[in-house]
Amino acid sequence: MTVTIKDVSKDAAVSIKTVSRVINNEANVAETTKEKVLSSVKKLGFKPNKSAQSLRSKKSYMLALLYDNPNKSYLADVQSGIFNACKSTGYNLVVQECDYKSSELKTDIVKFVEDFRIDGLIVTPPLSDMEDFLQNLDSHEIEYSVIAPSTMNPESLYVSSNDYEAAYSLTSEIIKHGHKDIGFIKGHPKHSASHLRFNGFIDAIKNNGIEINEDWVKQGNFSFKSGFDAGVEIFHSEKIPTAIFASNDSMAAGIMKSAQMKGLQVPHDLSLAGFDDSPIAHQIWPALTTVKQPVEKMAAHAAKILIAKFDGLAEQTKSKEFKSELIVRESLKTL
Amino acid sequence: MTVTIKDVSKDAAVSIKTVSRVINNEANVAETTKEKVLSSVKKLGFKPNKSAQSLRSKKSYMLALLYDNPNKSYLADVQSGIFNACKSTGYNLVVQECDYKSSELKTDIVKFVEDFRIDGLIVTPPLSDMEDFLQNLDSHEIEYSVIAPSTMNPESLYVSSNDYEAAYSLTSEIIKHGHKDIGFIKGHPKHSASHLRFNGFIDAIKNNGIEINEDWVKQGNFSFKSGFDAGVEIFHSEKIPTAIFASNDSMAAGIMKSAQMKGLQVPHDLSLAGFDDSPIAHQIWPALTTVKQPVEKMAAHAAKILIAKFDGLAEQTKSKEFKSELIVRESLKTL
DNA sequence: CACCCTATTGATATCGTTGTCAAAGAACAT
DNA sequence: ATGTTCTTTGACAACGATATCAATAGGGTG
Repeated sequence: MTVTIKDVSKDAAVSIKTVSRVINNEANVAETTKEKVLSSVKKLGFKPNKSAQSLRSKKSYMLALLYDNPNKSYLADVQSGIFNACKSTGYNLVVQECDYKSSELKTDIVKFVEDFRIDGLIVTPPLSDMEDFLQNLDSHEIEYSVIAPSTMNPESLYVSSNDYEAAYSLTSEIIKHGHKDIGFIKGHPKHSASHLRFNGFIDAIKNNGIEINEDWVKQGNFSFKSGFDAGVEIFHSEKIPTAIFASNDSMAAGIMKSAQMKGLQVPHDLSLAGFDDSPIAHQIWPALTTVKQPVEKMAAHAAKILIAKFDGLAEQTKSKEFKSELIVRESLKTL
Repeated sequence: MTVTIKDVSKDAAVSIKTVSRVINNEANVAETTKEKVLSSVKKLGFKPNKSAQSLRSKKSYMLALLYDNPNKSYLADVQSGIFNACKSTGYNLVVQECDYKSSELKTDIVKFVEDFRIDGLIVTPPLSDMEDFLQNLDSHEIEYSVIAPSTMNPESLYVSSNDYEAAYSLTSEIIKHGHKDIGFIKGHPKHSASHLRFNGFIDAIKNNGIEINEDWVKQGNFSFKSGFDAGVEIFHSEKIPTAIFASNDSMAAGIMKSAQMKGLQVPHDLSLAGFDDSPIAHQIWPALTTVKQPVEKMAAHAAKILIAKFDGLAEQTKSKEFKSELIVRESLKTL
């Protein structure tokens, strides 16, 4: 038998409503009553029935994670972060895979939210870069929190990371190692992170008085294959760079593969740097110099501020920028 | 305004209960009535309120995925499979990370299921290997479906793969390439898959009249590091094998790193094979020869049979073994 | 002491479904 | 024509919480 509020109210000799007040932390309950109720709750092991709460209060206590990201380790980290933030808040997490290229994406998601009465969404790249998608959520009054948005609207809930600064300092690090001939592989053009990373790179290059060789700057899309292809092209050139900075680790791994196939040893013949510190970064040899974003913490914060907003805790509902960490490993050689 | 059953019943000029019958596909509704109701449902865009259904019928329409697996790509694949199976069934997916070593695991999970009124669990390795954990679920009458169980109880719901046969045929493939000096890295001793893979290896070796060199058989735990460590040990030996079969790709990648650090070229000096076809298998160079399990399909089936059981579809509630596929890539050299 | 104000509490309606059970009508056998 | 069974339908209660609003008690004020 499951324990209901009614059982608790009998045990504590108060009304049902008073029990409800206590478990919802409402104001204006006498301290003694509160204690009485709480001890009964504990004694009977009472847990509010989510369906009933949800039905009456029109809240589902469910957050949904929206994703369309081929990077499985990123997804797992995001999920894990949200999971931890949800713990002991009464909210839980539903995951929703989607296709960012689908023409029905907007209506599908609105339908999904309405069908399941989802309280709020957590939006990850590349969906977080789609302004019209987010605007559509706004116009349907759907609450959401964005991870890595392209524009940081102070009204909205988001978490971001300092991609520009991180790319700038990683580039500076490469330069400090004595490199002047540096290639760059851009990320997916639809991700705002791609541009931030590229801009950080360019500015560091310029501020150090170094010339860019356009032949060494290739467009990728964050996939291993795009890195590989970019590598093949670069190594076809007459002169090859001494170092390449790829906008993420998968592409750096692709570069490494194409280098090895060409007989080039990393870091002896070519230095390499990636971004993200995904598992692959230390599962290849030599391990990649890269930038680690606190993905789990970012995701946790995204969930936390969303929940705080639902609970009316304005002071905790603060968007935030997280700092990345430079991780120097063997793939970078000092010239 | 959301549309309720009441609105539909008015529109179709029938009772609320009749609408309920139609949307739940109950028997004994006249065909004409049914059509009338369905057209009203469509016209008004009615969607049953999950919370109300759940409250009244004591079902939550939620499945939970239980995992404690460091393999992020495996998790993502499982999740994606379940997700697809849930689509258009009215069920949705909640993910629950847990710690298989925790002493409170059993009670925590029972509590979780009761708190959220979860209808059923999908259990993944290594939890699926914990007999006492599964028995505890049984004794609490919690429904579940197991991916890769250690014992295949015909009463229970599970999906398995032919790990033994796959390891046998991968080993045969290595032998066909001319190798006789073959090492093996075992997986985590608590995973039943580890033993199946090892047994498949051993039997193929024996049936081909080859001797096992115990120095080349190392205990790993599926992690990159354990593969790396095993490699370091093996390459310390006086004589090294010409090929190594690692029980998963991460460990094979670890071996490869240790080989490269020792100056050994794969596959020139050492052939290598993994298992799982995880992303890393083709993100390193040379790409790994490995075995691909249809993880997504398996997970989808696990969800499907669980849902079929809830819906009383006995004929669709069938446990199943899935076949793996051998993928031969560059890491295997013909002697 | 009468008055008002605030803090605390409870009775009852309500959320949107499904479950129970009885009633009405159709079909068939006697 | 009558009784029996089966199909179809609907009225109403119930699930377990929260919302509304009224009732009561205690405290301060003039």
